[in-house]
Amino acid sequence: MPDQIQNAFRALADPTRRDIVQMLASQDMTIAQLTDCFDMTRAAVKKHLTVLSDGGLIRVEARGRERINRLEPKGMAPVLDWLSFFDQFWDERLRNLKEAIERKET
Amino acid sequence: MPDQIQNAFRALADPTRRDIVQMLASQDMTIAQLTDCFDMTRAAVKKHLTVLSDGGLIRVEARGRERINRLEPKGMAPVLDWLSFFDQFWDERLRNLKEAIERKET
DNA sequence: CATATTCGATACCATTTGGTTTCATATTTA
DNA sequence: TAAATATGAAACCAAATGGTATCGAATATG
Repeated sequence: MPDQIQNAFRALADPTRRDIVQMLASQDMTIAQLTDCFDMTRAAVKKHLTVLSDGGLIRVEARGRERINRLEPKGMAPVLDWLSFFDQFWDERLRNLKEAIERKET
Repeated sequence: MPDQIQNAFRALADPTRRDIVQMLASQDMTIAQLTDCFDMTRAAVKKHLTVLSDGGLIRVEARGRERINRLEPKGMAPVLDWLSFFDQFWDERLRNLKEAIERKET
């Protein structure tokens, strides 16, 4: 719970994890399914999923012996909040993004 | 120049570097000035500045023996571009939700 | 000129990170 | 029940990371 910003930024710092996020955006996937998409072992993918979960960017649901990994868009909020501190510098794309998520949350 | 997204995300992954970004948002600073704000050596701060520079988030201007570090807002563009894929994610979700509701109503 | 200031660069160190291998556990399925 | 499947977890490893200390170069300043 503490330092959610740090955990989220850290989760996004790895290219494999960003790829996982993109894949989960189009469909929920099990660990085995995700592993098929990468040139690494299931254990490595599992570690990435743990980091993503710590960052609040995904949530995992047990279904039988499988673990369904799905995106948790709300976890992106701390990142967007931090970035929004610089509205004066970055352009308005950020504001639009935030509004999109907040619309969904209500 | 390659992998600007990765360099930018990596630059933002460290709390000290995010603090530096916040400080530079309010005013340009030399390395010595920044060092005064942290409990670490100038060499450590300099390394962070190098990572931030690699990420395109700051630019450094030599002025005499000093190096003025200033924010480079354009460097945030790759990050915001990547994050904007959530827009599409939400649009899709909302579309699916809408379809589900319409199916129910008929 | 002599000295202090500001920075760059390197070597070095402990810890973290991203990966593997291996084995154990839980759940399907034949 | 036995075997196959899907995962968890731990030990281990090389490389990256974040830090230090130290030396040297460039620039102000007395």
